Amino acid sequence: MHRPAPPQSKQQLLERAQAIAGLNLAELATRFKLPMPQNLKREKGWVGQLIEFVLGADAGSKPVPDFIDLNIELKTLPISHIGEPLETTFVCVAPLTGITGVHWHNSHFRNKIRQVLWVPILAERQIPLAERVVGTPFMWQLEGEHEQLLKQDWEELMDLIVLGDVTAITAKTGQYLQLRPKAAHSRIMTEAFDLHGNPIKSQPKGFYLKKEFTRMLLAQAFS
DNA sequence: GCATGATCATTA
DNA sequence: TAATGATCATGC
Repeated sequence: MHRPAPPQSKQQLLERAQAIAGLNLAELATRFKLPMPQNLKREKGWVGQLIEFVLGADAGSKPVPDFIDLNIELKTLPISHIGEPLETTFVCVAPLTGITGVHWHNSHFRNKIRQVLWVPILAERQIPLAERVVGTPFMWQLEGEHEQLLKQDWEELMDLIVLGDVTAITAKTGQYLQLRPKAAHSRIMTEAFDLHGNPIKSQPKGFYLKKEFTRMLLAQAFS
């Protein structure tokens, strides 16, 4: 089946997502004639790409939100049967150089998740991939208290990068946002600076929303 | 290597 | 057993 056209409005996107809620992944893959792996050990991003296809996302691998014209990012969120997030949520790679002039308001991070369509997936590891179920989607905007919480962590982490202490950053830094390795494997290195401003090599890092944050979003969306 | 999509699996 | 650090696929 050919790729559905991009939705023309936020409302239409939400309706499309609501229309697939309750289906399991085998039904969805069959309906769109897409091959489905046995598990996610290799194709870890398969579920996200399946939902992108079904809803008509058009950004490909461009560094912009999935639905280009609507400026809406799609995130699948694995949850347990009681609605608790099972994994952190990757947002984007963290810049380790060229940070001069980068502030919260013009950051790649903020731009990426200004507006997100969250699609929970009932995805406990014991449930075979085929039987995992699409949950009730909800639209979310980065604003108010949510924005303040992330801004705080983002600025703390960026300060550490700027000060040259990127080697001191672990996943424990930050309350709702954390920095973790993001690469094909641990031998991949990228440019960074040390405490003295000398160039060094560092593992690429990515910003991840901690479960505490997405747990809060779920709680508020379904309260 | 970097950007997209994330989850796996070892460790604490 | 949760969380951190590591890893997998794909396109360019």
